[in-house]
Amino acid sequence: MTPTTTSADLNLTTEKMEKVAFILKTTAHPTRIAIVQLLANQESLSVTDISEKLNVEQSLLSHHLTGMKLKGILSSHRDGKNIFYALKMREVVDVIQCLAGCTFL
Amino acid sequence: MTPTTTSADLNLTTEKMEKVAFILKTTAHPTRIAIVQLLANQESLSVTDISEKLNVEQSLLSHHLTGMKLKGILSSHRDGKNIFYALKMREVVDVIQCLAGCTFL
DNA sequence: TGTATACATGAACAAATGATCATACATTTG
DNA sequence: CAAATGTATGATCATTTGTTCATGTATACA
Repeated sequence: MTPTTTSADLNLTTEKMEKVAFILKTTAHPTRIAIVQLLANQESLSVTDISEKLNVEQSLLSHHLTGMKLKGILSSHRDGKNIFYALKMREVVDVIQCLAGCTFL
Repeated sequence: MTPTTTSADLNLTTEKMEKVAFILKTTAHPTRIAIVQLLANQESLSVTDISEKLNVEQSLLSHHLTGMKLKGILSSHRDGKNIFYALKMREVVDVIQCLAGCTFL
């Protein structure tokens, strides 16, 4: 019998909890949530694209992006002068969706 | 046509993103994730119960608990000498489940 | 009423995070 | 190769978060 993920009864190891916390922490910021949203729909975007769409200054955005990449949430590749970021860990979209669905928020 | 939540195409307002970030931040800590796990299965537990199960010192745990209550994730009621905490925002369970399901974590 | 038990609270401090600024690096184009 | 464009990086500072310790408060019980 495979351990089906029905509803409750979640039993995580300490290590797993730390990893989950790590990802949550990396996602827990309005700008970073906005980044995930953009990349949930756009496949890949350059830093300038994102900077313009979100109205966030280049340097600050870069810090967010490189951090998210480092932590495994995003990936990136260069094309000419531009660097394009894409969503690597698509699960974070569901996480955000889930909370965004809360009526009381 | 109601705005069905199919898969992608999430469009959150700035305010909503801030609220989501707020909840994520409040959840993003190993001890707090462990608390949510316990209360996902137990309906309600006293501070001492939780303290013993998680092996976290009383004062520190209290800070976590009151914070989570303040932010709407938990609720509490007194029964005699004990104060029992319960999960109020059950959505956070799904959020944790979702990430915990990632094979690469 | 005094004492023990169960929790909360506030001060204090270290560590992590977020933002800004200046500057460095890479690529294209003239 | 020089200048322009696009992005990264490192220093610095303010703010937030996590932890500890000491102490306060509420309830029960002798």
